[in-house]
Amino acid sequence: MTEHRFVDILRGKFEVGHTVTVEGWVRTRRDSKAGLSFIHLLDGSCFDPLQVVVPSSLPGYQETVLKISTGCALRVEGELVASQGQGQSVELLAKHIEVVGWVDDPETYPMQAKRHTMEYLREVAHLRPRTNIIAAVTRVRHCLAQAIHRFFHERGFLWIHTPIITASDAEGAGQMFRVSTLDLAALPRTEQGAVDFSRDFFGREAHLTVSGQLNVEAYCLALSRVYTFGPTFRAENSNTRRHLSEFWMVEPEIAFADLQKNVALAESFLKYIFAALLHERADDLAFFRNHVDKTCQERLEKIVSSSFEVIEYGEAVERLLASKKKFEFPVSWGIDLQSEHERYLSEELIGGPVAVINYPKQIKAFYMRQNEDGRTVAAMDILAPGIGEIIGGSQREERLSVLDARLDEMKLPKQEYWWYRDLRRYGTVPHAGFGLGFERAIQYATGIDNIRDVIPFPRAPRQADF
RNA sequence: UCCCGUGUAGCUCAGCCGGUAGAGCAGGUGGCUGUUAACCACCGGGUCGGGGGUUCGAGUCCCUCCGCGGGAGCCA
Repeated sequence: MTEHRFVDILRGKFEVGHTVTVEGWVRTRRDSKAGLSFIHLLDGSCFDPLQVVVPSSLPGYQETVLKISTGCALRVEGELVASQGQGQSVELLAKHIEVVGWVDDPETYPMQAKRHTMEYLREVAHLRPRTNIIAAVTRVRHCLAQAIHRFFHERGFLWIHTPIITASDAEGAGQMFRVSTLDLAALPRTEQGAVDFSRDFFGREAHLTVSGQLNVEAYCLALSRVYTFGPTFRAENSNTRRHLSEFWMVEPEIAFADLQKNVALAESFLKYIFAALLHERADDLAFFRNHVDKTCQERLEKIVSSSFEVIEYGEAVERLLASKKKFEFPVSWGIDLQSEHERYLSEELIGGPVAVINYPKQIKAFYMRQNEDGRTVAAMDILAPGIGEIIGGSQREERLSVLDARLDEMKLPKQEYWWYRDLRRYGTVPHAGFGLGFERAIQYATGIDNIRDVIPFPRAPRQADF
């Protein structure tokens, strides 16, 4: 592994005249019979390639250099020189080239130095990180992940590794994947003929988690400021550009806090991570701005620079009605806002990010705190121009009697929630939190249409080949 | 899961009213050039997603299955 990374070379960390050794993969080779070959090499450390100039006088030029094709892995030792051409300030004048890995058959190498469709790239997910777009997404993803951890760490939040496997099937957020070691061809049965899960690995039914929230609440009510950031699973047969079967979610939870503090946290959180991205990945964002979505950068700048408005759900409904705008789904108090409503609110009526709070309780989850009016809960959705809902959260119901009444009302099995209810019996406090779909945040930041292109190896119905 | 669309060369696509296939890029060879997705010429490359049907004849029409994409629902 070389210490001479392209990001450092191209930023001028090493002076012209220095001898460096670089390692990377070939994007293109162009030959000049005037006695030169140009090789664009990528090492992933930044968006731009390093141009390697190979004089035909280099030993092995005919037999080796002229056979180098897109995708070959090279180690090149040479001298940094000022570029005589356009497009780069420095380039590497090769003194020695070693082909570390050849491409078997250049004609059928799946990654050509040209534009591919995103659909095709998904079929070669093991090679697509060699493209500009997926490499850029990967760096953006990393940058945002680091910024998320940094944001919370700087504010004294503890990262809680909530379990991936959950014994509860009552989290109520969609279809779950079953975790089992039972022999599917010979399932143990109870006397009544049902599958006998007491003989399964955990002695009961188990699934992959659909949310870390319930578990993280337990840690919140001891350590005050906590968050989860990890994979989450949904077995819904939904085939859209916004859904994955396996995705990552960020879920902070704060104790001694109400909905207002939750909104404030969400606002500073989004501003922090997007500011970090604007600052650290200007090269990749420029690519997305120029080739994917003209508006993605200004969207981020808008979030960072504008203060979030907060409006009541009831007021949002009234303003939507007063707008006289024709929606596909008509608006009335009690409906869940559709994506078209959310976007109209933030884009037209507010003209910026907005937190809509206090939704009707019948369209929200059981754990959300009931308001004094008896018909709304302390929920919040952060709506952003260009995408709609980017964050959803709530103040949690901390009063056991109210929580129990809600569980009964929604016909949920109270005994399944015994430990969650315990938290309300032993030193309960007002607390709140929210969830951010990590991939959706990346989509928002990059303008990439399909969520399958912002995660390294997407899992979706009938899609787990890699 | 439902609705719509789509599947032709390694990739991106064209292929009319049914008459057994074409371009650009990629690859090979040669030419040319401090080149930037280089350019020019030539060459090789296809079981037209699978199965069935109609027809003298199907890439083309019909049925069916599969894959993929978009939308809806569900949601993050």
